[in-house]
Amino acid sequence: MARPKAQPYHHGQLREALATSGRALLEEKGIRGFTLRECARRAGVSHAAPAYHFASIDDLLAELAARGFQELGSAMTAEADRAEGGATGRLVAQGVGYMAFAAGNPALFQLMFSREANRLETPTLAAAAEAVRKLQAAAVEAVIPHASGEIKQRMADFAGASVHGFISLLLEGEIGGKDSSRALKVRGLSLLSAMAETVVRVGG
Amino acid sequence: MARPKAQPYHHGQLREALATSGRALLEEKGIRGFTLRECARRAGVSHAAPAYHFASIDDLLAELAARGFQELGSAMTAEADRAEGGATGRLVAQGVGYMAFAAGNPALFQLMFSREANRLETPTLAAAAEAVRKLQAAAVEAVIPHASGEIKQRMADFAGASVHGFISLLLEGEIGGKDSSRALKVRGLSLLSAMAETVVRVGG
DNA sequence: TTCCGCCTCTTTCCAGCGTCAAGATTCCAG
DNA sequence: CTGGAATCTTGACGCTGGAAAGAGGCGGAA
Repeated sequence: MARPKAQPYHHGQLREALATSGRALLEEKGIRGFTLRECARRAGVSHAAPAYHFASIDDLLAELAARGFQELGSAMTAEADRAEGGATGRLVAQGVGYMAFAAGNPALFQLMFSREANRLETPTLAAAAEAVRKLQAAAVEAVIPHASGEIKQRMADFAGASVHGFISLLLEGEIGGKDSSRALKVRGLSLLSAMAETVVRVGG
Repeated sequence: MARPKAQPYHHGQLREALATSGRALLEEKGIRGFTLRECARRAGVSHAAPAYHFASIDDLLAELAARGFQELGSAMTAEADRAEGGATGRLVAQGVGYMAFAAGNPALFQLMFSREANRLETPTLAAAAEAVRKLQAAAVEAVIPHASGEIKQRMADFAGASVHGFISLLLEGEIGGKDSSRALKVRGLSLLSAMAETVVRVGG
């Protein structure tokens, strides 16, 4: 096996390496502190190398966001799949997965919903975001299968907004300033059950 | 050579001028596109002048965010004060004011809830954000005056999260991609009434 | 095999950025 | 009237993203 030298001229996996170092850098420095050069530095290449894999820094951010949406979708389905309690249980669990991902990757989550990533609207990013949206809509519709399309849409709005809003405000520090992590989880679950009850009540 | 009156050596109102030009610049270029030098340029001063009024660019952004929270609070109370339908009507109207402000100042709204502003946690910013939080809590409590403190808190979480989440997702393009402005308002109002009904039902 | 074209990466350069330091100007307390 | 303090300008530093040009390595064609 021809193991590559310590620093070969051709990296070979630079796109992946940049996505990895970029994600770490993003969580470390935040969106404003993110720089292409530092990202390249961590991947062990010169500052101009990324240009051959990402057209611009916004293009790289869009890629990070797209990967984030894919991972978010996985987190949601994984949590939902191990849930009990039928469709309603799945809806709540999916919300738990959503919140857990956001809490574990706050800067990435912020980027995904920040419009900074959407400056360069790549098809990959749009598709990844759309997949997450459909996941949410499907979970809501499974709870109220006999409701009208309009009601389903409005309940999907409602469910998505509640979950997204709560975790956003929490990460921003607008909710539960000095509460313990344990207490915050209780508040999150409480919100999720109130949301699910509303979906059932209005839609059923 | 005498300086033109229009641009005297001492500006006199530079802090205000920077806040004004900064706000416009923010909406134009977004958070990442915001630069201190362009801000100074628009205010008609040299690039180093802002340093005497704002310690850093983050300090200026924090000021913009703080002013944003004050204005948001005003928008909420103004809308609530002209509402009918008692406490519940006020709660819904306050949500309308919240959404209207966000829709009218998307970049500022994003900054206010972006944690980029909170890097430099000024007392002014913290107080302004706290005032908005109290406004929301008060509107919820007025609807369910006899509920327990815990229920009140959870309903405040719920109401705040729904409203904030909906408008955030809308501004980000995650909700209602090709719907008309009119249709979006209907969806927003529908969400607000579902939220208010839940508060009444759970808390009452 | 050798060779040539293409892709990848480095080096160099540019304008613009935030911030600091020093000098110029104006204001105002004494 | 005067001198210090506040405000603003100019200039400099190291950083940034991006463009341009050259070097290195891969792989298909001869």
